[in-house]
Amino acid sequence: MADKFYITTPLYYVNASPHIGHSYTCIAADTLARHMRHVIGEKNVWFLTGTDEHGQKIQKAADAQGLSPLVFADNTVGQFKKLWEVLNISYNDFIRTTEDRHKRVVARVLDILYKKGDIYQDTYQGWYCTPCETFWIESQLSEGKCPDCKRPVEKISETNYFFKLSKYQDWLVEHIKNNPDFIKPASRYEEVSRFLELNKLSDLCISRPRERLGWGIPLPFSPEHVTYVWFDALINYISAVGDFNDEGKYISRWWPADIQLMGKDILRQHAVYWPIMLRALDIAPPKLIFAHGWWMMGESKMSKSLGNVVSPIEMAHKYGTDPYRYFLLRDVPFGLDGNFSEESIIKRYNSDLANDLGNLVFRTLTMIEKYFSGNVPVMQDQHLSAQGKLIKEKLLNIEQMVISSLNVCGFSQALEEVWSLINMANKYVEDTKPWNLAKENKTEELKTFIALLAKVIRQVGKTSACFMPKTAEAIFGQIGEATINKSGPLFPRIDTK
RNA sequence: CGCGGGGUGGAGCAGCCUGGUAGCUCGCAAGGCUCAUAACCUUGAGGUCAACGGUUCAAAUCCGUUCCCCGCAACCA
Repeated sequence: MADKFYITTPLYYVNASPHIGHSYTCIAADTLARHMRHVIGEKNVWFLTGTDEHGQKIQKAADAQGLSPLVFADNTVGQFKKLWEVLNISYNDFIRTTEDRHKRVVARVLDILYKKGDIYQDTYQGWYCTPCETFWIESQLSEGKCPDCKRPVEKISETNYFFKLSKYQDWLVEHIKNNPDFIKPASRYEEVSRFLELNKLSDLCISRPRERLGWGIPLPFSPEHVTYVWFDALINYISAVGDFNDEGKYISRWWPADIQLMGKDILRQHAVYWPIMLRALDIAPPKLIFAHGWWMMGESKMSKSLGNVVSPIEMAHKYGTDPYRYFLLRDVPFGLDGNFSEESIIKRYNSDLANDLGNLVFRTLTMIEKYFSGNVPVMQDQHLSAQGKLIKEKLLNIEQMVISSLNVCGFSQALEEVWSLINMANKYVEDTKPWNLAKENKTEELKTFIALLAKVIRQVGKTSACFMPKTAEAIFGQIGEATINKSGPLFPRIDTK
């Protein structure tokens, strides 16, 4: 087992409010971070998230509201931070690309790569759409016009700086081949490998002329240019947790990242550009790049123009933070696309949380109250039935099952494991018929039976704590080692009729 | 011949890599039970695994062909 665990989400672009996709990535990362804190200790885990704030989109959006880009970004950052608070996201650090610590490292990176000769200048022809303030290359035009607004474009020549991606293509192909677990899920690994085998990478344009775009980090060797947003943003993963020494060597307690999570849409940047940038800097690549799927809204994907963007904060308020977290991680295997609907949330809520888990806790508490006046009895193995022994066994290895599932980001799998224990327990009640034991005064059997149930519930709380932190607390609050403190049902059923 | 994903009981999916009684969740029906949030437990109905052809003793699973659905400028999880 690793002695440290560094996990990142992408830096979310602040041009719009957070949606469920953002919340999905952070909830997944948070769950892994909480899990690992439990496994290897709080001090050995670092969970980074943050915001990406430069670039033309931001500048335009800010202009539209008559705000400075930074003030505009501040507003959106506030929304993200508020959301993470509501969703119980336990990040250790929140980095903004507008912070000095980041800008300094970006400048350093540019400087190192420039001196090394991996960044070069080039002048090329292209087309400019003045109303859109956008530069297009020939192949992007639509019938010779601006693909956005369909207006005529103007031919211009521009000088920019390029990063030598192509120089490192062979290395990357090799690295990927030698590290079959570098990119997950496997289908994405195939996708990237094939892409790299079939295509010759072109060098990456990493600058924008300042006269056209002021909102960015200036190139240290050419103040007339600012850095392209992706080049800027990716560097956050190292700028947040380390720095370069005088010799240009990167020093960090946390790097390389153990897992970098992202949506499938930005896999290319993370699986191709990013490792190559690191390679050029003589920094180790991340250990694992995991691209998860998208949440679709019924038949179509979520988009602003379709007006089907769902607010995660609204969902969390309506159904509760933990049910929302649970739903996202349970309903769809991580890596695949899912269908988002309130109906499916309600379904999961009622059947898994209210009926299975909530009811198990509630009925157990009632029995402890009724049969033992609120004192949790002590278990005596000799009074354990065969079924009880099986459950006890499951109790012992459930933690290991959850760990091995989470080791490969198998969130839904891990939860299925926990729920199989819950289902066993519910059946155990049914089969044991404690009400008969009570009538027949088989007190010892009854004690052991109840004691085992209490253990099951506490174990469920323990193993699901990383998914549903508040629920785990509530469970421990209600069923202590020796006494109980019964309050209402954990998850009151949602009546849909 | 652009690329990728997919077509499995009413719904959503797993199984396919490493062929061998078609499985899970939800829904539905009947029954059981009473500790419980009309919750829990059991049983049942329901599928020619998109179609056709091939390989094989044996195919949802491998091979080929066809049909259908979804996504594929940029930005975005």
